[in-house]
Amino acid sequence: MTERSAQKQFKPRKAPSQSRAEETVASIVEAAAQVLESEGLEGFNTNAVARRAGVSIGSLYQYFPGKDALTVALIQRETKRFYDDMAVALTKRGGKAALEYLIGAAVRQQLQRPMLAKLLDIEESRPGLRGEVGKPELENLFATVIQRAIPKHPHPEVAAGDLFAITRGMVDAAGERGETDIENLEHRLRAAVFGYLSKIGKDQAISDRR
Amino acid sequence: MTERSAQKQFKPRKAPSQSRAEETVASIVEAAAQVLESEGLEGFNTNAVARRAGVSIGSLYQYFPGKDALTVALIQRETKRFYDDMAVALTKRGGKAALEYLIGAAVRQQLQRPMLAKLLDIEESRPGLRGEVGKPELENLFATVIQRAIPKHPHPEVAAGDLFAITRGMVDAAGERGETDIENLEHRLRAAVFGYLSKIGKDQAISDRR
Amino acid sequence: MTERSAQKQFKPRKAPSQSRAEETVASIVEAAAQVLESEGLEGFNTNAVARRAGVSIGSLYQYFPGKDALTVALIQRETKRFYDDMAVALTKRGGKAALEYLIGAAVRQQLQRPMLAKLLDIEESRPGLRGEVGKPELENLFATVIQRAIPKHPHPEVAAGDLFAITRGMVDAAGERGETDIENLEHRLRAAVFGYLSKIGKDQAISDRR
Amino acid sequence: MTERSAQKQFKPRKAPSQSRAEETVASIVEAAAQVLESEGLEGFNTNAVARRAGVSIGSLYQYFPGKDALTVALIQRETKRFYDDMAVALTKRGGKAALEYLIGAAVRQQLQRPMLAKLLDIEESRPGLRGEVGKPELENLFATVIQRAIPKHPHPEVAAGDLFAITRGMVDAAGERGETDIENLEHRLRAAVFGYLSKIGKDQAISDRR
DNA sequence: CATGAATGAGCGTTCATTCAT
DNA sequence: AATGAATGAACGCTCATTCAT
Repeated sequence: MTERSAQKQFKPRKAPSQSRAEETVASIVEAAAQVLESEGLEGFNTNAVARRAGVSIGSLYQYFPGKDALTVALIQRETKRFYDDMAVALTKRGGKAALEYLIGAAVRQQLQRPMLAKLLDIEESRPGLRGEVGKPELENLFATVIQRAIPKHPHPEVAAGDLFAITRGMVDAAGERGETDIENLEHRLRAAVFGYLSKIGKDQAISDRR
Repeated sequence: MTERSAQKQFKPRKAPSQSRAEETVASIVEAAAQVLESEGLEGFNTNAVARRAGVSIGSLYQYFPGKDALTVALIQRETKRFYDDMAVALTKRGGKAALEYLIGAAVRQQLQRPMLAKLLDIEESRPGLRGEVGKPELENLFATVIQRAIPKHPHPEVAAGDLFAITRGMVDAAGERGETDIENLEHRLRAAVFGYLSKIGKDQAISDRR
Repeated sequence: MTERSAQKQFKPRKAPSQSRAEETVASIVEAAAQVLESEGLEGFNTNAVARRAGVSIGSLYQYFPGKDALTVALIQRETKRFYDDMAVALTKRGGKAALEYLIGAAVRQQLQRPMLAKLLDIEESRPGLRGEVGKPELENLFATVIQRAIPKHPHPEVAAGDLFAITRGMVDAAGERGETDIENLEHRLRAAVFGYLSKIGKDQAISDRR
Repeated sequence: MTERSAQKQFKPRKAPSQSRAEETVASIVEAAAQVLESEGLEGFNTNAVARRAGVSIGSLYQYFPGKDALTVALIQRETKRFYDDMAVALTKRGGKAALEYLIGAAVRQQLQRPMLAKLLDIEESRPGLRGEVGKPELENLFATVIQRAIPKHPHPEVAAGDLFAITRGMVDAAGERGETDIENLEHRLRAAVFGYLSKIGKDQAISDRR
């Protein structure tokens, strides 16, 4: 049986109507982030999260139908930051400036909580969590940014995916190595991103001509 | 040292003296690869590996002192393929040809077993497994390749790390998306690698001149 | 310290805050005693204890961080009885009466649960459990009793240790043989204890005079 | 099911007719002693014994039908030493001299291999091993020694049991404490033994007259 | 006979989840 | 609602024992 029939929900159990409940939910999600950051995947369990949040395990299950729902909520919280960054980026004048802004944002976030981003990347790719997080929308938005930066790019959504992957790869590796020099990492990341775009632009143009 | 001193060993427990044993060891490692590929990290447990290998759980523990040792053995088996590829790459005439060969090799391997590579990347970075796998040596060797490709590059080892990260990022993402078009992926990866190198070369040169 | 630093705790995991929990803890310890008594060391495993206590294995581990902690708890429960007996003994007028009271108490306890005492003696001496039980304090208190009984005894703490050993030896052997005649055993034990003291007193005095 | 129906044998599987086999058996038993002494009950397993003996686990099972049989063999080997000591003791002129000789022998043996004696005592009392070792005969012989020392003693076999228990208790405790002063231990043991006998003799005589 | 690879029942322990209070 | 005691499936691992070579 690879497919469980009684599909667990990933949505929070209730739309918290009272602000108290909202606070509780937020504190649980933040606790999840802290546990993940400080204890790693190994120490990421519901009891630890509840303890860190200062609520009972029962309360945690009042708001989240299961561990995965909590994970999804955390992923979405972190994803939202990218959304926000993206929104800011889209206010920038030039496309290049927008991209540079995003690179800076990614680096800053990563170096703040090095483990968190990486572990969420891992969780994100768990089969069964796939599709529960709004990655596609994010990439679409990112594709828009790219289209502005390189208007004639033939496949902006592919480029968006690649640049995501490149950024994630470099930034996670930096976190793992314990890099702290933001300037330097940002510099290299710019090289990777704009280097990729410059090459892809030309080549793809050529390959399309075929 | 805050780690526990009486660490479990990661080395295989015994050098199998009978040929039957060698087969058993190999079949266990291969079973580990298959379980990881098909069931993911969640289903990667020693009982499942033993079952898939067609041996008893006791046999598994006769050759591996613990689950982590098995993981390390699998990582090393996969790492060896890179070593071999690297060795071939170093026979290539030009540095660029060497790099291109490696890119091709990475893509081919990845698309054969998409999950495996990614999950091993994850495991590799588990605290407690760190340092048990000869990543540094691999990167040093890779730095040599880069030095040949871009002789005047100021920090080949940094570039090696970044290119590793870029490749891993793109190739894992491709696996996750279920990409199967080797040509296309290879093409984009070349763009990323050579794009990065072209930009980094110049910028760093400039920044060094300061 | 050659012992592993990240030692399992032997202290109960949590102070049970609800009265239901207190009962559970007590029932687990009592179940441990029963299992040890009826199944011996061989059958003394956490699952059997949980089953006998009528609780799940999870509950057992909620209160005891490991099997050893449970063993220690049981040892301490039994040790406390000696403490209490000792306290009563110290209220007796004469030292000899105190000693006789203790002998009687030891015999009575032993013949109630013959195996338990013996098996706990064994566990008590397991390296790794050593020092987790307050044996020294017990012997100190006992030394006080002896000092009252034989004021001029030169090494009361040595005598205390010897009398402990003698009592334990005789009483365990009696349990093993299935003796049930309390009177008779008590009689022989008195002979051993007072016989030892009478001889030791004189000899040691002489050897000290040297 | 407390009684296993297919009763394991405790006798060595075959009377070793060739001297090579005899040596193998002896080396296995000695290895068992060494493992028990150095690793404790926890480390006492058949594989460890075979390894220490320098034979294969298969060979061990060729000569001993099971672990318990090995344990019994070791117990009997150690018991034989007492037999021999007893035989020597019986050549002594006076009964008191015989007893003193035995006390000395017990102390010397114990302090040579402190753990061994204690752990064997423990194993000896395992239900299922009971009666497989010739304890009664040993105590009968010992009773003879006592009868010589205290001719008018009313219950020499009871006294024999008690003195065994006393000696074992004191000597094991000494081993546990790491005592090394043979003289001192022997002195206290003599006090215990002769103290017990002096008191028991009189009291029992009186109680018998009733 | 000797070897040692192989077996698998069984143990200690964890942790997601439920539910009586 | 909130609590936290209770549950139990499932995992990592050991070791007595067997059996093909």
